[in-house]
Amino acid sequence: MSQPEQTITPPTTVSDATLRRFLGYHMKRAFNVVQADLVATLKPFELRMLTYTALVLICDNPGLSQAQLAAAMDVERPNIVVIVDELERRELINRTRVPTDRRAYALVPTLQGRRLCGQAVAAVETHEAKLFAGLNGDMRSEMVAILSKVRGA
Amino acid sequence: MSQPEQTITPPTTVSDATLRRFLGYHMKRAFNVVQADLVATLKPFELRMLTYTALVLICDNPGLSQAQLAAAMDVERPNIVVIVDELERRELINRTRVPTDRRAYALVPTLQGRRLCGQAVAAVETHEAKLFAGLNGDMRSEMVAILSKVRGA
DNA sequence: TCTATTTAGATATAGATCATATCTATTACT
DNA sequence: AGTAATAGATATGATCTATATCTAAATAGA
Repeated sequence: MSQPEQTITPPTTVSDATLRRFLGYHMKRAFNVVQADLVATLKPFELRMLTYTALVLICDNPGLSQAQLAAAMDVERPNIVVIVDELERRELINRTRVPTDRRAYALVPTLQGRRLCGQAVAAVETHEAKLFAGLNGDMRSEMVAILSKVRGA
Repeated sequence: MSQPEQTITPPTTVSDATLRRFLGYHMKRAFNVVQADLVATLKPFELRMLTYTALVLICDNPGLSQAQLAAAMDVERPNIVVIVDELERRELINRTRVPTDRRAYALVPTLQGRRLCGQAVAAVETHEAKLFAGLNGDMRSEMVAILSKVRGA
């Protein structure tokens, strides 16, 4: 009793015209490329994006607490625990007790951690330089300015 | 026999100076804000980022196959299945057989699917307008140009 | 034509990310 | 002292992502 469905054949090309109207779409697509590059860059160091970020922050801010790290990384506290666990297990950082607050840990990098951090940062710099080779200095700073504005919105 | 560890107290502020040197870091931080806004915007429609993207692409390209959808979304084929499952279960799309290839499905939106898609797209437009209110037209198109260049790199 | 390869979709599975609730030990507040 | 808030940990679930494997069907090649 139903109408015979009109036969549909797949389109030869797929249009993302509607999605392209959104800046968020462009941001995600571009970031995917950057992230893939970053993951590949960090792989030789056996670091993931989160462990890398945590290690850099700990090296830059020795003695910070897990709560501070969580806030800086915009990650929930429970999820910071496993990240710190991994860095500690690999002896890249230590959990030191804070004398003034026996609940908290002061996260400090080991010598090995500082060394790996320096190598990883250098590698990321190299790979970002290649990835963003098409951008001149003006475009780069413009981009940072816009992204900062978006982040603050 | 070990030296007594020097007591470390947490820093009052956390610096992300090293990470700020990387464009990827700025991109991620900014996109996190955009994504959080998008998720909140789509919640009333019971759509997630992936189901929303899939629905829009199906409405824009009725009859496309799951493989085409996977390629367009840059998602592995197995993961497209569950997304299409969900859209089909909610009767927003249908899996129609392709007469010329009995392996493939032609994905077509239902009337209900088209309606929800239109509403969702309108809502996202409104929220993006607010989110990017600080950006003038020049900054916006500059941003799109740069992001496209990065994506192509 | 017959076989081998490829492709579309599905299933199972596992890892990574992200969020919430709950627990303890400790600190801060009144 | 008693209550509330905080730091860290644990358990758990949702989502996203990736790989391997399976079937059915289409395609390429001998």
